[in-house]
Formats: sequence, structure tokens, C-alpha cells
Amino acid sequence: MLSQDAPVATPHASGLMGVPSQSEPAALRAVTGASENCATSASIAATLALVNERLAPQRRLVHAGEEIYQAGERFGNLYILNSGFFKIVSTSPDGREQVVSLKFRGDWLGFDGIAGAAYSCNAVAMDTGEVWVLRYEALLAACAADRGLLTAVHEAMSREIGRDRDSLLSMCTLPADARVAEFLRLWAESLARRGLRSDQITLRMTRAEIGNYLGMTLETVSRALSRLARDKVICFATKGRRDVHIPDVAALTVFVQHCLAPQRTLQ
Amino acid sequence: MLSQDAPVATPHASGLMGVPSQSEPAALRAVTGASENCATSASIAATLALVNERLAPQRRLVHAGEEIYQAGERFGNLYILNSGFFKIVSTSPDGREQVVSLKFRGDWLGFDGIAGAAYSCNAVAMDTGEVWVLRYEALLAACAADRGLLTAVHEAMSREIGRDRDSLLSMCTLPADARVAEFLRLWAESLARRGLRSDQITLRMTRAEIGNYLGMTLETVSRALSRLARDKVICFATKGRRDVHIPDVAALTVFVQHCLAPQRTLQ
DNA sequence: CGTTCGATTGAGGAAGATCAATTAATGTGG
DNA sequence: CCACATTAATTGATCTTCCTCAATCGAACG
Repeated sequence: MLSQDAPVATPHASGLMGVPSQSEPAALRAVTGASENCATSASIAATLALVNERLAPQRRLVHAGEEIYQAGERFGNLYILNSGFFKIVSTSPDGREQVVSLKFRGDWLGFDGIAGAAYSCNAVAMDTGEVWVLRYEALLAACAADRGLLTAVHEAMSREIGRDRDSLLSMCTLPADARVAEFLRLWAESLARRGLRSDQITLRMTRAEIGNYLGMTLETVSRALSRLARDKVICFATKGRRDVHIPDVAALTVFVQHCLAPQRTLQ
Repeated sequence: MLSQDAPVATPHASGLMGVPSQSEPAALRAVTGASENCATSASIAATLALVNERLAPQRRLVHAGEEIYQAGERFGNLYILNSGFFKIVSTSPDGREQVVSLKFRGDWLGFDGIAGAAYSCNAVAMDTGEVWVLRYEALLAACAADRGLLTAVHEAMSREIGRDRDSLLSMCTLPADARVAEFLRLWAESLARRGLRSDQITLRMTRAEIGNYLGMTLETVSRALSRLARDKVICFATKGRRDVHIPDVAALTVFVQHCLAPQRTLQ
């Protein structure tokens, strides 16, 4: 079973795919003991398998720049990202835009739409990928028959809440350089948890997008990256500054702490 | 005490929220036209009534400073705030603390614990109040029998996700003064939605706590409030600077826009 | 009534934004 | 394939905002 489960091939081979996806969902989650905001490769695969089995969701191929939903659009679907990579953009009434979240394989999209019967932000594909489309009503119906499915939904929402708070914490308590380092660390960690190589990150975002996400200007992002490269915490690929090589993820943590060291116990 | 929140005990005590207890949240919202992150007085009362009817939750009285759960503690309960006012504090491994959320009547607490089987932050009472304690397992069981209950839970989680994103947006796109003004505006709006007087806010937080929540120092909060007072957007009660009078909530919106005006189209 | 905690206000400094110039990558049509 | 145009990234010089430090004031409390 689940042959169709395999992620759609993406031209960029960035990863976020290639995880064998045949395993008993609930059992596996118990064994691997996924914790907190951490979805492991196994638990993600298990959830995808469960959803696939119970709902046989429609697959949708997306290309960079495509939006699977927009703020104000009537809510009806949730989406699970099977491959590719999305940004969630929030816009204020007066036009301020903010990238509030990044989504990877296994992440759910569209929860924000449940409360007001309309989505409150835009979900923009940053790369070719595949999303599974779940009618919310059908999902609820399936949850009634399968407790594990409901658990998966609640865990996904819970994780999202936890991650949003972590973002806020970083934003408010870390200086710019540390925030960039932390951003890379979390990205690498996110890759590692999905069983992918975490020493190589292909940022498919411009400095401006990263800056927006991290609450700083593109120049500040650029300078921070330059300093990280100077300190040998990261390396740029020979060509292009979009690929970041991370010799040692732990060095990023050290760098963050080093940024905090001078003024100790801030706030 | 409790001047700005509904009385402890029953949700129907106040004349402002006398909603029949078994209306479905969804239906009611359609009537009242609540949108997005907005829970109205009526929809809150309806949800409380529904939970009360279906689960007859244990009531727990809390006093300022008390914590109903702490980071790391094993997850098991969700909580609904019936009166009073809470702050949610997130702490990083290296000890940085951040107030990531404020909770008022009708808000749910503890969703962050679902994913990792342990809470990931601390919920601290800022005032005397009453929380309803819901065993998560019991809640799920009740949801199986009552679709409206499940809807209420999902809507509460969805609202929380939406609100966290709004926080991030304000944090990243507004200068300090505007952030303080927006903070007051949202607080007033939150009171208004609950059917309470919104022209008078009793901040039961120190400037340091407000500053932490808004990602700035206490001095900056103080200066921002002084400027708001100078511009007659707010007034301080004759005694003490804890009570803020807001003659016109719309003026806060204008103030925010005024802060953004100079540099137009930032980011 | 003094002690303590919180709030205000000012002066100086630092982190980061803005402005501007240069260089590198990407894309396009000939 | 190259010249050109375009967009992204880097780096430097200034300027603004907000933080830090410090002094003062007010309110609350034993």
C-alpha cells in the first residue's frame, strides 16, 4: 500500500522527501516518542499514512509563487504538505505584510481559517511541491471513526501554537545576529528531524524575505550571514549565496549564546 | 477586584451574557456575525454553557501569581478561563523569558501541551479568577457525542493560532509607540467583545511585564504611555498610573497609523 | 514614617535602519 | 553565446530608534 504516498519528485532535489512511508501510525508514534514541537520523520510518515488511508486526499501539485489559499477566502479545506516548502504571510488592514511561519513536509496548513470561517493569511509555495487537500468536514467525519486521526490533527495544531510562541520568544529576546543563527539552526533541525541531511540548506528565500520573517532588514540579514561565514559557523557554496553549508549545527547554538553573553540576563 | 471581568461563578450572572445554554456555537456565530479572531460575549457564553452542560467541569479559584500549569509538567488538562486574567510565559533553555500571550474570559489554556504530552510554558494568574478544569480525555469523549463541542475546541485553537500571528505581525512591523497603542486598542477591543466597558482599562501588569510582552524595555513603555497621554489619546486616573482611560478607541488606531505615516510602506 | 517597589524622565550610547554605491547572479533577446 | 537588463547581495556611511544607566518621584505597606 501507500505507493502513491511517496512524495512527488521535485526538480530541485532540496529534500523534504524520500522517506519510506509504510508503518503503523499510532503504534509508531508511541515507539518513537515524538516530543513537543518535534515531529520526527517516522511520526510524520505515520500521520501521512494514516491520513492517506482514512481520507485518500486529493493531491495537488504546486509551483513556486502559487497560493493555495488567501486571506479572506472562505474556509473549507485543510492542507498537509507532502513535499516542497511554504511561507505563511499575514497582512494587516493597513497593508503591513509579515511572513509569520514557514511550513515543511508533514506540516498542516489552514488551521487559521477554522475560527472565522475564512482564512486569515496567505499560504504561498516557495518551491515545487505537493499538498494534500482535506475537506475539513470530511476530516471531522473521519476523525469520528478514528481517534488516532483526531489526535494527529490536535497535535498538529498544538505544535503550531508552540512554534508560533517560540518565534515570538526569539523575536523579542535575541539580537539580530543570534536570530539569524537561530533561524538556520531551526531549519537544520527541521531537516534532521525529517531524516534529511542537515548540513546543507538551500534557502529558497531572498534576504528580504528572511529579513521580513525575522523582523529585520535585508542588509542586517546579509551582515549577520557574513559574520557567521567569517566565524566559520557557516560556509557559502562556491557559487551563489543561496546554499548554506553548516559544518556543525552545535556551533550555531554556541554562536547564539555568544551573542547573548556580553549583556547577560537581558530583560 | 474583578472590575473588568465577569463575576466568578456563573457565566449568566452578568446581564450582558444571558445566552441560552444549549445553542450551538456555530449557529450563534452566524447570527452575531463574529469574525476571525473575534469571540463575542454571546459566543463565549454559549461555549461556556455548552462545556458546562457536557462536562460539568471542576471549578478552580486562582489568585494572582498562582500558576495553573508549568513548562515540563505532564499534560492532562485543558482549562477555560471563566474570570480573571492570565499571562502565558515561555522560557528558552538558556533562561530567556517571554510573555507570549494574555488570556481573558472565554479563552482556553493548555493547548501547547497536547503535542508533546507536556506543557511548554507557564500559565500565571494575574488576578483573582476562576478556571474550569477539563480532563483532555474526558473532553475528547464528550466531543464524540457532541459535534458542537469539538467545533468549539477547534475554534479556540484556531483563534489562538491567529492571535499569535497577529502578535508577531505587530512585533515586527510596528515601532514601539505604535505597539503600545495597539496593545491598548486590542485590550479595549477584547473587553468590548465581552460586553464590558472598554473605555477603562485596569492594567494589572507592571511596565516591565508589558514591556516584556511587547518586546521593549519598561522605560520605552513608560515613555510611550506618556506620549499617548500628552496627545490626549489616553488619560491616567487621578490616582495611580495603572488605570488607563480611553476616551475614544478609534484615536488609538489613528495614533498607530500616525506612527507609521512618516516612513510609509515599510518593509 | 521610613522602606520598598514601581513609574517617570533625562542623558548618553549601541544596535539596527536607512541611504547609497558596488558587485554578483539571473534572465533575455539578438 | 554574448551583451544587456534586471534582480539579488554585499558593504560602507550615516542617522534614528530604542536600550542602558542613573536620578527622582510617587504610591503602597508594614
